[in-house]
Amino acid sequence: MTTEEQNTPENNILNAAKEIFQKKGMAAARMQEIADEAGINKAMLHYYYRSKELLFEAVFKSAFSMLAPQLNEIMNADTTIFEKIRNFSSNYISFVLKHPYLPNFIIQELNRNPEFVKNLIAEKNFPNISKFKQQVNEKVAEGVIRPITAEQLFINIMSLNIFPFIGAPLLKGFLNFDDEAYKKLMENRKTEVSDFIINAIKI
Amino acid sequence: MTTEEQNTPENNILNAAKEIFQKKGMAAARMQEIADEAGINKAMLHYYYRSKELLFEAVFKSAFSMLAPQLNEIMNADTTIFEKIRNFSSNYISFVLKHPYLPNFIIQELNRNPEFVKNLIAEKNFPNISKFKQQVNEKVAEGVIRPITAEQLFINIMSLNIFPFIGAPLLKGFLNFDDEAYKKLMENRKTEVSDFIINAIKI
DNA sequence: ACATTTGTCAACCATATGGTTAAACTAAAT
DNA sequence: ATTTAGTTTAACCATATGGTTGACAAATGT
Repeated sequence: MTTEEQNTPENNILNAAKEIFQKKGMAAARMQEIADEAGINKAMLHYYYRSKELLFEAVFKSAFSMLAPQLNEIMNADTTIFEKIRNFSSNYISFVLKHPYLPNFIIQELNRNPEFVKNLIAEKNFPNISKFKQQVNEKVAEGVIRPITAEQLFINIMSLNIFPFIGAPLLKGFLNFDDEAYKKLMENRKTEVSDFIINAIKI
Repeated sequence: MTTEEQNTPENNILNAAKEIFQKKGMAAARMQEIADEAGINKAMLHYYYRSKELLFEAVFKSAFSMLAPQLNEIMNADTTIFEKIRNFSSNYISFVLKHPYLPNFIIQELNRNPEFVKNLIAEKNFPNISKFKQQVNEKVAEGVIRPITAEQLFINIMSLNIFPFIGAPLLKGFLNFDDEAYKKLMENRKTEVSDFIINAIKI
């Protein structure tokens, strides 16, 4: 494997903390529970990551860095907007089906602590959408796609891909779907979402 | 006013609890803080609502019942699908601009406790989308709109309207928008969203 | 072989927190 | 005026929780 997933105590703790923090959120997570999950003494958590706050930050940044680069890569790739929309929808949905707690975790904690986003922006690899913006504006000017601002289109792409996971419990209720049926629906969305978006903008 | 917003201690407590619970979530909210917000002694909370859990449930149901009937009304109205999409987008966005913590609160707590949705389904006024489903199927059969399942369309409508609020901190970061600019963007979405959806499905 | 650093743990600590209690206050009912 | 029921409060309680400590073991260096 290229990314070294080493078996250090730090990593062991981080994985356990991810599990618990992502399921329960910062406030409801318990240090003891994380220690149990990692199979170590509670004091070890403080030995390796001083405080709950710092452990949380490590988890959050690690989680964010799993998602952000994907977005960045796709948005800055040398492909048409249509391909970008198709790639992102397909990749993102595949990825989140494997990590179902991730988007909700990030969104949730960012709402709890909105200033934290400034922290993330400073990091390298923070998604930059300027190329995407330029492309959208060009295509609108050329009359290839309907008039829409790049920002609105971007929000639409994100919404259609992310919300179905975050709002899953609610949507399952509204649609009266069980987990199995809902998962199939998500599989279909890998292509349905991009078709929908492209139909909306293509002239 | 038609809806009696009485000044009873119960209501006073409920409003204070809404404020705190919606901002911080169940786990991070403190009973003392709610008491302070309501300007009363902490024991009063337990006098009127036995426990934190029960107070939380009262807040949650009250919050949910502010949103659900709107959806229900619009979806079951005697209007075309296009009108439903326009009405919902416009009404929902207007409403949430006034109650910015609501959607995140509901989504968040439903994720924390997915079985709770069963509780809600039992309540009267739980949104029923059968009429909407039937309409979509008809229009697809008539060739008025592109082939799409009612479920996927429903998810898309919900996603495009709700996510921009829940994901606001993240989206503000990506777009590099301040609160003011973002709010204007949301105002524009009252019509942009429905145009987008209708373009996507209309043949 | 010895000393030093690093890692691990059980026990402990201070504080925060949800919840209780018993007494006091209020206002209507008798 | 006295009783009664409902309301409000300060003080208190038990427990949970993040964090610390001091002893001890395992590496690591010399």
